[in-house]
Amino acid sequence: MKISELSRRSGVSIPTIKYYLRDGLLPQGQLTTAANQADYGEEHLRRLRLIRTLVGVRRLSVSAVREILGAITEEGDLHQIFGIVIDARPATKLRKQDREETAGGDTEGVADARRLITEMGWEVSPGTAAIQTLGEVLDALSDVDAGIGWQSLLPYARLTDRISELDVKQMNGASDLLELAERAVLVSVLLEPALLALRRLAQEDKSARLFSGSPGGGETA
Amino acid sequence: MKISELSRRSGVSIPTIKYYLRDGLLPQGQLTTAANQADYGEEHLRRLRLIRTLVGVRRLSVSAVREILGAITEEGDLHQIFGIVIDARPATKLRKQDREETAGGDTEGVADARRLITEMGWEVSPGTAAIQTLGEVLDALSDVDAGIGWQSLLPYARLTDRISELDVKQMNGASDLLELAERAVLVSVLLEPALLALRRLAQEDKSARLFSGSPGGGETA
DNA sequence: GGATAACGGATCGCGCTACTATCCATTATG
DNA sequence: CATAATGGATAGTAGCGCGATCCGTTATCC
Repeated sequence: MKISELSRRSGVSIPTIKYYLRDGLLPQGQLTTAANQADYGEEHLRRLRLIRTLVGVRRLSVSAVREILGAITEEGDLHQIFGIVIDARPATKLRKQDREETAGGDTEGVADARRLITEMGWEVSPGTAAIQTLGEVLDALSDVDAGIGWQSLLPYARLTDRISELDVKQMNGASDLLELAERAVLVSVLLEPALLALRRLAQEDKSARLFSGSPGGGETA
Repeated sequence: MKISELSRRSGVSIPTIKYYLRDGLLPQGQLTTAANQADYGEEHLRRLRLIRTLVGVRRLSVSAVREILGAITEEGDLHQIFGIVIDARPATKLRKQDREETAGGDTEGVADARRLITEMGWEVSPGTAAIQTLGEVLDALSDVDAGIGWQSLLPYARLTDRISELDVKQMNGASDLLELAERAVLVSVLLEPALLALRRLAQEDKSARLFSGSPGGGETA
């Protein structure tokens, strides 16, 4: 398959494909006889769709995607792949707010996050970015004095625990390991916006039943 | 309070505060005697923290934040505020992939999303962005042939329904309506990354129990 | 009351990211 | 053999979230 066909079948423009090739997101095609003709396979097409999903649906930066893809192809251990995928955070460069840290180098929120993890009995690697994220949220909640501490999140944690059980159920039926890895990435990553969307829909439903004074109110650009 | 104090107490730089003032995120301070001295109150501080949360923790664009803040201050109906907050989507300018639409102007995924909503008995406004988001995810899932359709999301939907019940429980104890609105925004918005983080932690836990070949594997830069 | 520093207001510019456009020599294609 | 596509490289673009600087005015401190 030539690059033009790859572009047509994937819906990604040729310059963008070239960009991904340059940046190492997409492996080089097999160079044929001459230096200006390369051959791309179905694997490239799958990979390209995966990239577009990670960048487009979730908001991963190109560099984060590169890490994930590297993990998929190089590491054999699915748990490690998971770790990298889970660790990836959306692209941003916001300097973090000044915040005093406790002795261990953690903010108070991070410490609370660890308490929550202990309480749930979860076994996670202590450096996971998710802990930092959770800690940031707890810090922010404490800042705004919302009266929501880590204990308030325990019911949430129990529900997310059940969600993760659903997640691993979705990961059956893959033939080879590479496919399984890709599938794991998709389930973990692609369902994130779906979960948020579902929560918002459920919130809107609950909110309509509770707060709505004017029952119409359904036009948003 | 002068702008320097506002900057110190909020941790936001003066140029950034000025930028927010210019862009209408932050109401102007009360101009005092002269034209070069304005007075900011606690309300500005609270507002500033809210902005930083929306921009920093969730990834809302400045314009999206402006809409939300406008809704908070102008609309009285909490459900409408919720609608706007829920409708807000992270900043991006990715052109959407070419995708054939069915007759109604929806993609197949959006149609499936509506089926799911009907099945759940949720009452939501038909134009909510969350439906589009859900539809995109379903489209993407169908693209990669993951074998995950809208029926597979029903268990997730039931769990998110319970999550949203928790959400509304968190929204008690606010005195005035403005505070209630801000609180609602915070609960809805700030708990999003928390939920994702919790899911990732739970996934890592489940993944470790299922897939891990090498039990160490806990170092991530 | 005079120097100094901070203020509000405005304009310009920067750094980053994810691309897009253009050019080139080479080579498949009709 | 002419045309168009290809791989490869280099530059340019757009938008966003600020930061830097300048300006004239005014509080502040001695």
